Amino acid sequence: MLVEIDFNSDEAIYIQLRNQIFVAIATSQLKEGESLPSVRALADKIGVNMHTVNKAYSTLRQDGFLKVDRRRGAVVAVDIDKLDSMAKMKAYLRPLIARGICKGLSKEEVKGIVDQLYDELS
Amino acid sequence: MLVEIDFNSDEAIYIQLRNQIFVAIATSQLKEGESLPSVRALADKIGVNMHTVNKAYSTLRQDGFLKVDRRRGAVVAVDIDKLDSMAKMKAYLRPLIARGICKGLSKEEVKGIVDQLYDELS
DNA sequence: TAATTGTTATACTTATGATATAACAACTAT
DNA sequence: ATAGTTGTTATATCATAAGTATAACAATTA
Repeated sequence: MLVEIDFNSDEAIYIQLRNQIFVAIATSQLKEGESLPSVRALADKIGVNMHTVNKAYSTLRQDGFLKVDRRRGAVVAVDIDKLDSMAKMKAYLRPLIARGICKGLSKEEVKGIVDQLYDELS
Repeated sequence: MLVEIDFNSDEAIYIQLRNQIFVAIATSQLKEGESLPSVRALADKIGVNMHTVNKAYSTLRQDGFLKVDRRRGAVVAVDIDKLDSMAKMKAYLRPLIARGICKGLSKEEVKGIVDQLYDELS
């Protein structure tokens, strides 16, 4: 699992890290039941503080992407709640779609991008 | 144009304001060429500081949604750059789609939500 | 026993969001 | 001409969040 942090980004490090773990799980680079690097190991690898990685792991656990097994560390364990996931997706998407409509993007163009991303990410 | 700010939200006030202006423009509650309330008037209306509204207006101007006419104040003027808008949409969408894939959302389900939002917002 | 796991606690620095005045040039209305 | 309003800029202050730095804990592993 490769990690690339942009320290000049306006996005928080733990958010960048979380997003890349999203991608890794989606693309099966990280598979269900697989262990993630320890917070200390990953922090050392990407050159940030342990707590920054721990924050990413904690939010991922809280949002149902990881579980902590005392003997195996942080393990990929995706909790599926379709209705909740659909509701969250819609809430996250609303301002983005509104922005796109303002900029003249058609429904078909946006759905084309969704197609592209599904191809790239699964 | 109605504005609703949630002061307990984790989203910054100027971001909430910006998102609602996105929606207002998309739904033609705010039409091309139409003037927005002055920063002071809107700040007073929703009970926040002038600079908070100014920050929302500034980012909207910088992102090509408003222009400033000295005699008419902030005016809706959407700058259309299809390629740039598509690229930004894709960049914003990537982590969301990755998250959705992890949670088992199908391509069709996500595109269904896009359809719903286009119906609601245009 | 020694080392590693996630986690928690405390403390510090830095960056950002929000507020508070104040002022400026450009424009509008009286 | 005067007074008021426009977006904008400049400072300053406060609160919160992000990130760093040590340290410690119970549970597990080698």
